[in-house]
Amino acid sequence: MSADILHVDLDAFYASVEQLRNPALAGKPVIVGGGVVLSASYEARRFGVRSGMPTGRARRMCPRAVVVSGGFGDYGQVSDGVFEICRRFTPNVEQVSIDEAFLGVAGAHRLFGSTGDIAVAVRAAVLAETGLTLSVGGARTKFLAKVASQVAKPDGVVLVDPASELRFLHRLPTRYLWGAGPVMQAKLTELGLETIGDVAVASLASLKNRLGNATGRHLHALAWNRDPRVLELDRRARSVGSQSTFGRDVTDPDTYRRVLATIADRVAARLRAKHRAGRTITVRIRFSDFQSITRSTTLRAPVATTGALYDVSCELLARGLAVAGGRGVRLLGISVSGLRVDPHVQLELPLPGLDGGALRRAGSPRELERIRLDSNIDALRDRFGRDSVAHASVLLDPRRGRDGLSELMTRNR
DNA sequence: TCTGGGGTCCTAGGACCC
DNA sequence: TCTGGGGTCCTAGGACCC
Repeated sequence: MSADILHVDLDAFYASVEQLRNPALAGKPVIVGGGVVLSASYEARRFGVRSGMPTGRARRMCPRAVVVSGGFGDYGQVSDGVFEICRRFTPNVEQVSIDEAFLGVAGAHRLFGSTGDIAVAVRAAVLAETGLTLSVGGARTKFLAKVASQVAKPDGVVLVDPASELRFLHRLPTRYLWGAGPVMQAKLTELGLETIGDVAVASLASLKNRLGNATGRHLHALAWNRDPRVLELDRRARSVGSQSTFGRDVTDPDTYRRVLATIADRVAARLRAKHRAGRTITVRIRFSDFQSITRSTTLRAPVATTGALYDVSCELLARGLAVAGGRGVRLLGISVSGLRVDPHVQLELPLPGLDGGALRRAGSPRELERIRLDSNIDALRDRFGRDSVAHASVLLDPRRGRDGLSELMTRNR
């Protein structure tokens, strides 16, 4: 087998996009983030800034950094453009996240040359057409291709020849083991294992004993570059969820319900947009001491309406709050899994009597959040058939506040 | 220093069925 | 009257990734 898998990974993606958009940021430390760092330019990383770090701490480490709040950019579109370029070289593209993908290039050699030629050509095309730099790793397995792209960062290429892959892999520290995070790293350290080579020669029994059966076996196999995973070209989401963190402790039931309604609506709308409905509903609660719990239930039939999701979530929330013990709530989330295709008609109805001015007059941003609820559903059913319309969308009149919400909820049932 | 939001996968125990 | 084992589904928690 030859090294026919490429892993392509955009360097400091969000930060790079911001630097491209605003040339004044080029060459400067840039941090994209809200509460935590989502992406840091390499100029900022030199000061120790890392993604996931609280933004406040990052600012202290790198006071000159420009902090941009993320989420407003067209990151998704930029990313789509990059992977479209990749598809010109091979149709076998498995997008893993917004900034990385695996490319299967076994069938592309006649047109585009060796794996190395393809890596170079992809990088050149992406740079020329988007201005973004990309690191590329090439190897025989997905795992090793991923490791190679991490070694290549930033802005490089590393190809691992099948004949020398263990020599390459075994000298690397264990933090390159994809799938072993902070908890596993600590356990590996306790076992005295510092490099991937150490893990490879460690006894399987001791790894299983310390890390658990599955994880022990998995990491041991990876250390020998045994990775049977193949490219998955048609991945479908297994769950859809949304969550929201409060900047403060919340103990007031009205706020819970309002936030839960907003989240339920967001999740339901995204389910409908994907033509999916789900049976298992999970509510996540994080308390003021950062403990997280979940409460879940599995319904007989899948749901995708705001109203149904909201009702179930309220019950689950109540069960979860039973263990609050006086603690405030810092986060609420809803996730829906057990997804299946939902064949119902999907419609977005126009705003009922609300123009932009009315929305502005409505005041607080919270009230402006869209609350989509079933309405006029009987009219839709007349038109499309009783069984083909399960949900539609309207916007809650924000001037009616919670009263309007509960009224529509009732009608929705 | 005080911790976002979107996900995936695994584990373990219990219920239930055959 | 007391008993087995396998399979599946559900719930809750946790590790991990970007």
